[in-house]
Amino acid sequence: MTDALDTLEHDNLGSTVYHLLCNALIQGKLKPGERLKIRELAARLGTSVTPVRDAILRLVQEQALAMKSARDIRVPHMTVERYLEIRAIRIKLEGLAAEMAAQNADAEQIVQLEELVRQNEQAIADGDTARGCDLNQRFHFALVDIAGMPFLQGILYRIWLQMGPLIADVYGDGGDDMLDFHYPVLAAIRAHDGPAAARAISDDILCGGQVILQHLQAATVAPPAV
Amino acid sequence: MTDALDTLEHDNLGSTVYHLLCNALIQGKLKPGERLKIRELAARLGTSVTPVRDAILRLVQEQALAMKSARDIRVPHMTVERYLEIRAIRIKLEGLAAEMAAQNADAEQIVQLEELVRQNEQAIADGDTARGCDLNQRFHFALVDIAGMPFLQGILYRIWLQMGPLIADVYGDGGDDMLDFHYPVLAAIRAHDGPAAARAISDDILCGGQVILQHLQAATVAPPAV
DNA sequence: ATCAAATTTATGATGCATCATATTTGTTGC
DNA sequence: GCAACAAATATGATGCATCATAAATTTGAT
Repeated sequence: MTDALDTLEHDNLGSTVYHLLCNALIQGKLKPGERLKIRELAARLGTSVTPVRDAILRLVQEQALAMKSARDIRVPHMTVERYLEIRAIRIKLEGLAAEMAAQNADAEQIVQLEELVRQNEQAIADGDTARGCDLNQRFHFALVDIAGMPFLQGILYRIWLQMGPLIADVYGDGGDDMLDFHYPVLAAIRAHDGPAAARAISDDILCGGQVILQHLQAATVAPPAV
Repeated sequence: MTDALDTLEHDNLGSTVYHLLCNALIQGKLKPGERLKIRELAARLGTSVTPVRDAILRLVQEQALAMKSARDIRVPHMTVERYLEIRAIRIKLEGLAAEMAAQNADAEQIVQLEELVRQNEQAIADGDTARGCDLNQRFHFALVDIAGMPFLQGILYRIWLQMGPLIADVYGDGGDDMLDFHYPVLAAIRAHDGPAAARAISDDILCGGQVILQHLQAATVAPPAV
C-alpha cells in the first residue's frame, strides 16, 4: 500500500529514501514544524546527499514538505482552509473509489475488507492507536485497490501524505469512533450499491474528520509554539 | 496558469527546468514516445546535469514522463484504460471546481471567462489550433482559480500534464467542437447554479473528449510505430 | 557472409567539492 | 551590559568526476 506511487518506477536510492520519508510522514514520525536537514539525513542513512536531496525535493514538490526559505525544509502545518479543501476533494475522489469498488468487489476482496475492520476493532480494544490509525488508512486504500484505479491511488496517496502528520497527532483524541463509519461502507459494498458506498465514505470523511477539524480550529485560535 | 504547482516554492534552477518541460509537455512540443536525455538537455539549456536531473525525476515521479528502463526516459503513451480513469477523476474534480466557481464567481471573473471563450472563438475562426488548445485549457483552469482551491489546482495541473502530449496530437481532428460545451458552463456560472455547472463540465469532458477516445482506440487497434 | 564474442560508447546514478548566502556566534566600541 | 558590526558556521545549490551497466559497434572465426 505504501508503494502506491511508483510501482513501476525505476528504483534508485532516491526512491528508497523517498518511500522511507513517506512512511515516516504517514506514521506521524515527523511532527508538523519539524525541520529536516539533507546532510544530517544522509549521514543517518549512510548515503551521500544526492539521493536524500532527490527525495526531499520530490516531497517539497508535492507539498508534503515545505521549503520556507532556501535552507529551511520543514514538515508543514495544516491550516483549516487547506483541510476543508482537501476534505472536499477526498469526498469526491474516495467517493468515486468506493463507488467503483462496490461495482467490482468480488467475494474474496469483501472478506479482506471485513478482515481489516476486524483487526481495527481489535487494535482499538487493545488501545493500540498507532495500529488503529494504520488500519484505518489501509481500509481507505483497499477501496481504491478494489476499484482498480492505479492513477487515482497515486493522487490519494499524495493527499494522505499531507494529512499524515496531522492525523497521527489527533487520532488518539477520538480516532476510535472513526471505525463506526466503516460498517455502512462495508454494507454498501456487500450490496454492490455504488451510490450508497459513496455516501457512506462521505459520511466517514465528514464525521470521522470532525475531531481533526476541531483540533485544527483550536490550534488556530491558540497557535502552537513551533 | 503554468506555475500552478509551486507558487510559493523556493526557486532553484531545477524548478525552472521543470516548468520549462511542463510547458513543453502541455503545448505538445514533446511527442508521446519521444526520448529525453539528461546530458543533451543540460547542454541545450546551458546548465549542468544536476538541475535537469532534478526536473526529470520530478516529472517521472508524477508520471508525466516514464522511465522504461534505467537509462530510458520517455514521454509516455496514453492508454485507453488510463484515459478512462483520468476522465472519471476529471469529472469529479473539475465538477467540484465548477460548482465552487459558480458559487464564488463575481462579475469581473465572469467577464474574464467570457473573454476567454471569445478569444477561443476567434482562434478557431483563424484556424489557430495551438492557440485554441491553449485557450481551452485556460478556461478549465480559470474555473479552478475562481473556485479558490489551490490544492485542487495542483492536482489538476498534474493531470493535464499527462494529457498534454495527447491533446496536442488530437486537437486538430475535432477540437473546434469542444468550445460549444463551454457555453452551458458559462451560463450556469452566470446563474450561480453550482450543480448545473458541474453537469456542464461533465458534458464537456465526456463529449469533447470523444474525439480523443476514438483516436486512442484507433491507435490501440493499429499501434503506432514509435 | 553470418553470427557471436569482445570492445566501445552512452547514459543515468552516486558521491563529493565548491559556492553563495542565511544564521549563528563572537568581538568591540560605547 | 548592550548594540552593531564582523567572523565563523551551516546548509542548500550547482557542477562535475566517476561508476555501473545497457546499448551499440566492431571484430574475428567459421
